[in-house]
Amino acid sequence: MPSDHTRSAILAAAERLYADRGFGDVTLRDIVAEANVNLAAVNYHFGSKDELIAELFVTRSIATNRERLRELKAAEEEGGGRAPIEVILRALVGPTLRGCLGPENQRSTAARFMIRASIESVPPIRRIKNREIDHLRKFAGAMRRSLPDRNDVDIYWGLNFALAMAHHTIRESERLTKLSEGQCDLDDVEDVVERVVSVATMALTAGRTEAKAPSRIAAR
Amino acid sequence: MPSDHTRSAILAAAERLYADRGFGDVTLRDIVAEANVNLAAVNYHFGSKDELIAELFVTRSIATNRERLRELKAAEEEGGGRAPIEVILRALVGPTLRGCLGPENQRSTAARFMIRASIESVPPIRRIKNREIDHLRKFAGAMRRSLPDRNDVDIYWGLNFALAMAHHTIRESERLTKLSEGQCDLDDVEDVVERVVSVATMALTAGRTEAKAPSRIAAR
DNA sequence: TTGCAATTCAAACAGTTGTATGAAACTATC
DNA sequence: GATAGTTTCATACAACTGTTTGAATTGCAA
Repeated sequence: MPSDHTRSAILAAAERLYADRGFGDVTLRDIVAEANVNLAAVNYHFGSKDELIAELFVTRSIATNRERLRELKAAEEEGGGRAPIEVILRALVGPTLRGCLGPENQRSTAARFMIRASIESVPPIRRIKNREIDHLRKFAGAMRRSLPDRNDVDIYWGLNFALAMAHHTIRESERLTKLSEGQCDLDDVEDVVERVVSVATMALTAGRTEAKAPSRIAAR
Repeated sequence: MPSDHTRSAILAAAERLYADRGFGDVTLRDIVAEANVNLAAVNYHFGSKDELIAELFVTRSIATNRERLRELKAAEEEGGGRAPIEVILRALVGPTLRGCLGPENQRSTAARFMIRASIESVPPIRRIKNREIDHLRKFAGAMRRSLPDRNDVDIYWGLNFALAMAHHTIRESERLTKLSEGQCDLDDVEDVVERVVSVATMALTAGRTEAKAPSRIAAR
């Protein structure tokens, strides 16, 4: 066993620095200084800077996705293949929100890193995110089973809006806090989860699905 | 009148290149080549690269904000100081969505630039976005007048979710198209606006506001 | 201990970046 | 048409970037 000391020191230092200062102004030299290793070690162990970033992001997002699917599977098994839509949505947005929100001073490095990744979206990360569609399809399938009356388009829009609310709230949590002068409590993660889930549920269940286009009121 | 030829050629070329290839890999040399002007012209006319980007973004976002406020003001005047919540939300998300969505081949350079700005979020742009809170406060105020029974926290969350759905749909429009295999029609902008507005309206009007915390079902 | 592979290291490389300079060209005013 | 102010230009600068190199060191197996 090759001890792995250098490799994991680089990973830890890189995640910490990226989390604190963003991808934009952290260089390999910053990372190796923080990790107390030689500059060439990054290319030796990871091949390139981008592959280092990719490995960091893949590790974390695999963990999140696994947790999502675990919750989803448990819910569907309990319901005999059909889970309530709220529970599906909670499985979709819960792990992400729990991973990224919560009291700032006790946010893990991993969480702060994932927030950065959500805000800055550098090329290696974007490439990985593009491969996440298969994962989302599983949720679309579960939602379709849960709401067999709904047409696919509504399902996809509901899924899109659920992710929108979760990710935007993470990305712009500071702004929401400032806008509301602290009245919106972003530290109460379970409250945030329930807010997102309840709105997404309404989006998916309100009205009948017959009329494909929603009531179109002329905007001007 | 100093003709302004060089200055506006730089602005046009920069906006086009940033729109097409993103901020990440467009250099000043690319821009001056596209604009057929000298390299030093950028620093002469704008001071620095960041100030050039800032000017581009400020111009576009001032235009959007003006349109938003125009719609909001018209609605409130018509309603005697109190506009229906749907109309307020339409004024909030309509201009942005109309500016950034629609048939890809007829999207303006400005629209594609704003999509980039929404995705990549470079420092000079982030600085400007942080100053937009005052603008959002005006909408929060209008929403409060429209829904006097709602408490502030719910208003802010509704505002947050409305922006979330609009911006996320813009940012991830490609992914939604791919996920839905083209079934979700992102080119029908007014349909998108109505979907966002109707969900946001539900978020803001459903249930009573008495119970500060929504029904909390244990997630696990 | 010897030998061999894996790892670490200092140093340099090659390229790019935004910015600064100072002279040249232009423009408009008197 | 001389002058003053603005704008353009070629060029250089200085700094920083990720990556590579080849020698030194380490750790382990024979």
